[in-house]
Amino acid sequence: MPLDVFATEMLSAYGPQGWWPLLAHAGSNPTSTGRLTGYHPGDFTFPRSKPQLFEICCGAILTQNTAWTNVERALASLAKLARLSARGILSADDGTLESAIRSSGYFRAKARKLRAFSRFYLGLAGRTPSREELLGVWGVGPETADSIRLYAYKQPEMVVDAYTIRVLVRHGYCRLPLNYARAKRYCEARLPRSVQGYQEFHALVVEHAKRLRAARG
DNA sequence: TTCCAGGCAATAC
DNA sequence: GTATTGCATGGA
Repeated sequence: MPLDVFATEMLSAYGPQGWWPLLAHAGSNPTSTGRLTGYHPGDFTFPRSKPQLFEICCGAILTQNTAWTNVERALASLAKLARLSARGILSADDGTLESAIRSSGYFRAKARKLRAFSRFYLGLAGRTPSREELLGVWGVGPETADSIRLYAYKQPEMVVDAYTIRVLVRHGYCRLPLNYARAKRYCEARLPRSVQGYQEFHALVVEHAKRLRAARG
């Protein structure tokens, strides 16, 4: 079936995914009990503030090759230390920053990446960065740049990840070897150019791939 | 215990 | 351009 139909079917099967997850924010999950449940299905109004925008950027870096549950802990730890901001990260000493994000893995490299991004972010002075600018930041590759563009800055930028590649190949849309640029072009050429559509598609692909894996064991 | 998770940079061809 | 390796935690 065409890719846009596949997207519609995933939406029917799994429902809206509510990406990008954010730490508990005012008015959300009032009955939440301890676990961080920052998804907001069907609500595309986030981020609603600069701190939330910056949190998404940090999450995009921290989740590189890492399970989101480990990232949640790191973000919550940074927030608790009042370090989940560009100035907070840049003014923290190495030990503080590294121990705060320890749970997200590769913590020394990621601490360096958060600092590099924070410097870049302050230099933007609120402006939306281009994809090329983001790719010029140490520690920001194609997926991280696109995630930041799509979810933090709401630019119509398709995000591809390991799951997307697997799903496109498994369902016969593409053949290996399938690199990032080709997968991105393939999807963008077949889906309506829309921020909400791109956000939902990427999140649904991840959900779909996780279910496939679970079903296979 | 092994395998994997919402990558990226450095290096070597 | 493609292939390989180091980076590191926590859950299944």
